[in-house]
Amino acid sequence: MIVTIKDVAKKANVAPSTVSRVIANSPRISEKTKKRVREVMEELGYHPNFQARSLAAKSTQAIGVIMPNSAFHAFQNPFFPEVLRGISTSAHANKYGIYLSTGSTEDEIYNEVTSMVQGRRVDGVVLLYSRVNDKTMNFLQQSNFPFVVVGRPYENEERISFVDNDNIYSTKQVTKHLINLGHHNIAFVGGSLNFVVTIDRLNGYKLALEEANIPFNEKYMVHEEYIKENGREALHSLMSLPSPPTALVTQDDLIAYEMISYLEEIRIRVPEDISIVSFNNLMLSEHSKPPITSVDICIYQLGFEATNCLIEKIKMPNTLPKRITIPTKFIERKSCERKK
Amino acid sequence: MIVTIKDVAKKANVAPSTVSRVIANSPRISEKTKKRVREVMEELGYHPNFQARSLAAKSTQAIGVIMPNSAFHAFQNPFFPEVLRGISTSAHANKYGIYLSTGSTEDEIYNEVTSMVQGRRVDGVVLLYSRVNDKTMNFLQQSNFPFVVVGRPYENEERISFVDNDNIYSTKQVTKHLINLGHHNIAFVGGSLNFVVTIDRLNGYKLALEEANIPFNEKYMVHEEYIKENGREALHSLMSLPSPPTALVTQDDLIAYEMISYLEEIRIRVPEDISIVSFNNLMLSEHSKPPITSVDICIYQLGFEATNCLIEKIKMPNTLPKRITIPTKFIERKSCERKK
DNA sequence: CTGAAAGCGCTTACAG
DNA sequence: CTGAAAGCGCTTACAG
Repeated sequence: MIVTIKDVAKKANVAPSTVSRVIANSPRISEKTKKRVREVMEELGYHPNFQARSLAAKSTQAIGVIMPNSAFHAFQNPFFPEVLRGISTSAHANKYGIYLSTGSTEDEIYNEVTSMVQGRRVDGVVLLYSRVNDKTMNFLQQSNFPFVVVGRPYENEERISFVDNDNIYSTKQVTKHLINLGHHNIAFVGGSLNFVVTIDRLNGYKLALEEANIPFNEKYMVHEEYIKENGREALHSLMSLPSPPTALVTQDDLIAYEMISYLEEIRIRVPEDISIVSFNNLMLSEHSKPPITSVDICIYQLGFEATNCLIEKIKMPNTLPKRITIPTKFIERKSCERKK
Repeated sequence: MIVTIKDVAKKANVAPSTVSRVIANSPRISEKTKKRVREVMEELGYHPNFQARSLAAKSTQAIGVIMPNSAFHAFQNPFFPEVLRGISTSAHANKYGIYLSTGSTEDEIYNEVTSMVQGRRVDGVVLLYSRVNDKTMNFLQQSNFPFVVVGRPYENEERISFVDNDNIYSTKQVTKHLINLGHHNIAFVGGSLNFVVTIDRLNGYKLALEEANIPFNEKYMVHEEYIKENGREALHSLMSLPSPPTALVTQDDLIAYEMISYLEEIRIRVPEDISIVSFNNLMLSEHSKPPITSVDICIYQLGFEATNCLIEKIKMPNTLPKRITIPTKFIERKSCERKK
């Protein structure tokens, strides 16, 4: 019932190997033969079997995409579909399929990745996050399997290909923007220090403070874990500090959005009473009240470039690791104001 | 370099077939042998090769997930990651992997699906949308390949397994809610009639009007295509009608959200001047101003049940088609008010 | 330019 | 309870 290369071969009066070469469009086969074989393939409704091809050719034509566990990027965060859109554009242009791994704990992710890699389900992997001491990343590196990271690796930066924004620089700029508006009490909201992106942004934030001779205040750091549990509470205690912040740098528009709604509850107005800058430039930031000033990190590009880079690496395993930096765009809207 | 079943067999002093049976945990192998073989597998770092297994066993242990083209569900819509979370929970519990198809046009989707199915990349497919006369769905049905639809099929309902909400009923309820608040001029915003979900919701909306003896007004229908192009324009002309609506039923919280922001621009207040009910109950509806009254369609459940159903079908191909209806929850917030 | 043959790493009747 | 053998549907040196 299933049409194989043999059926095509028989009908076209050639050897199976010839059919195989026609599929691969080998230049060693005459156009005449190609034409005949292709006609028969059409006629018989032949479709190559991926498993068989993979097994024989030792290539799966699929890439694995590893999502961070849901605890991190809340699953309702549009970052994910957007980065995936970039990934799939590149993958399809190169005729690769996408195999998705969505473990919900670190261990689950690790197991999925090892089985994916060692079971040869994919030819390469794009890791959609970078965390401190991540055993999944270590595994990929040690097994010398083609992979690329969206984000900056915590260790061995020079030996791993990755695609990232310059998070230190852009957070520094954003913080400076607030400082230039006269703010001194600036809080940093929403990062788990397990993720390199948080570390980088925090460092950018600190650098800006330093340059302006503003001392760094531990109390002005609100951790993501805490927000997830009880964002309202987290914000309220931040605003009850003896000298509450007059500006916020938040890691993500979704968090900024949530914060704005809690601030409103306690009659603190944005931007009149407190300014906010954020990251990601999601669609909602434009329609939010007030519209959120945000750093566009070009999510689509991150995914697209990462995949291009991975596929290049799959095709030429000896390519040297490289770092691709995607520029950010500062989108000024209405959530910041000069300090009164 | 790659450890195969043969290496394990040799080292454990058994036949490759025995190793294979140990992997499958066949009851016909003695515990003693299993133990020894497993030890050797561990020692050698053996991992079964998926392609080889698939080829021999004619099962891939992967399901294909077909996204709607991006034009429809805007890619920033959290519907997608949420449904995927449900899918992956079920898939992983059953030890299936997820193969993602994300074509950007109907034809691309169709090609990806045919190649996925005929090339045996997956054992079954979950289709994340249902449109009128969809050739992808027709193909799946005709090729008698296991698949399940999230949404209601346009044709052959009795022959296709699908998981859906009762969209007619829930839209009727929601519209009635507005009618009970005294609204007569109710607009329906944001659906392409190519999608069955829109057809159903529109019918629910019409049913409610009918029961209340309110004539249906074509002018009160705003099409999705139009919104995508220029949502602001679309809304403005709706509100410039001789008798503008005093209430809106929108297809999606994201659209509702956008509409609220345009309404504000022209000084129309929600809910004082116009009431809005919407669907999906995204996270943002809670923090929106005003918080949006929305129908929770249980996106996660839709994905989860669909995948369970598909896997059941893969395992027992003769299971009869079934329809699973996921109940909706009406979440009342602050976007509706009694007509003045 | 084309073919015969071996092999990719598994599974699964069949036989004992 | 275990093994020998055939086969899944391809690719790819090798030979001509």
